[in-house]
Amino acid sequence: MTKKDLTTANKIKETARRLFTEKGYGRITTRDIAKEADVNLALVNYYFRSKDELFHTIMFEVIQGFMGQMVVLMNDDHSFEEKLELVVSNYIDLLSEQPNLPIFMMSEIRNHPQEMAERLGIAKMIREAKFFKELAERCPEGVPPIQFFMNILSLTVFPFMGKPMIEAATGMEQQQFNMTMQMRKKLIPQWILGMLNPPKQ
Amino acid sequence: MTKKDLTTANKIKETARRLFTEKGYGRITTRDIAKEADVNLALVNYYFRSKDELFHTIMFEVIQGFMGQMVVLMNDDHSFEEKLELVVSNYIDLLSEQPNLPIFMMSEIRNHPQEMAERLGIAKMIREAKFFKELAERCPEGVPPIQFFMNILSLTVFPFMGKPMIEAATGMEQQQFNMTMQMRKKLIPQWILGMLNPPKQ
DNA sequence: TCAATAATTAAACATTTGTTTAAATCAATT
DNA sequence: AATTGATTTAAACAAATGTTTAATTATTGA
Repeated sequence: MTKKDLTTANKIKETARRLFTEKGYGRITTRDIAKEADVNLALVNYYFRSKDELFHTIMFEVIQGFMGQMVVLMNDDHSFEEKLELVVSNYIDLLSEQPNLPIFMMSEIRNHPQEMAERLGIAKMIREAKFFKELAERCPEGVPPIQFFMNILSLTVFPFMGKPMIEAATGMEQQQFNMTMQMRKKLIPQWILGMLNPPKQ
Repeated sequence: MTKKDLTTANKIKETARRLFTEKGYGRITTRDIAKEADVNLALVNYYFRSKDELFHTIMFEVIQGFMGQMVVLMNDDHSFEEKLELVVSNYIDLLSEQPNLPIFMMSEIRNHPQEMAERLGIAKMIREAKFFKELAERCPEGVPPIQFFMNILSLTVFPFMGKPMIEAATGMEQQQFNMTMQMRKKLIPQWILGMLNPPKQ
């Protein structure tokens, strides 16, 4: 049940998603995809007109999925603190399974500004989400809410992007890294709340 | 004085560095490099044996530069608080000029584990730096220092990686983004110190 | 069952791309 | 000035790559 729908088209798309997110558009060939998906080369073009279109389809779905989840969580009916924990916990779980997602999104989005522009609708939905407004109300004077939104994303997402580096630098194993990230589910919300209520000096 | 040494070899290397960091290895061709550097195609192979070797040379220098700077700053003779400000401020300035560096490093390092292994020496030097030891001493019980080191890097580096997304999501302009990052030079050290001295509850 | 549509295959095509070659030009030395 | 070596150039080559074609097989619906 990990991957439903084993139609040929889906086999190609899921394989391509994995390969593209692992190595990026430029390092993956249509033959790589066909071979890894165990289908005939021509089927890639048969089901998706071109490598480019296949890539765009995948990028669209990945961004849609990532951002869409965020919007849902940020409009949840729980308290601010609970939503904070929810967002952090949800993305740590998601990225523990798909650690390549952020680098893929960031690096390929840069090459496709127009796709990003189309996603602006979702971006707007994020800014208008309940969580974002509650965050704005709690900001210390003089510090705009975007700073704290950056912080939540930074603390949650960056470690996965820097994972190969961090593992090499610290001698961590895969499992130890995952435990470190699990620990952050509780720590990050605490840290963020601490930032929002800075000690008076 | 921006780019010294306008020998042909250097023109090629600097152009390649820019293009590789912008688009990644797979999306850049030797012809792109030659054309942009305004030199004959064959000169790329004449001065650097192959596209691969050129890339490795550049990746080596980039990682060396990035990590090396960190080691120097983290062994500085100032107080812990000052070193913290120094590291953050230094990297915000560096990345403001070269915002593509982190994605390049992260995405390409993943494809070259052996290069990373060779850099392990530097990683060790980071762990053994004065700053890291002082950080360890200040950690609250039960939270390993790597968590806070992750935080410093996350809060400093991630916004540059997510820049295209953040700009799109917030409608920020280039200049506004830079100002936001400048503001973080003071904020991040405060936030980190706050994390190290959590409010008792 | 049989026609029609969809799916699959092997092969080929046209570019692109990394690399090499061999000749030409330039610079320095004798 | 002549020679030597380094540098540059245009052209070509071979392999890789995205895509298409035409034939074959499988599936569906009447």
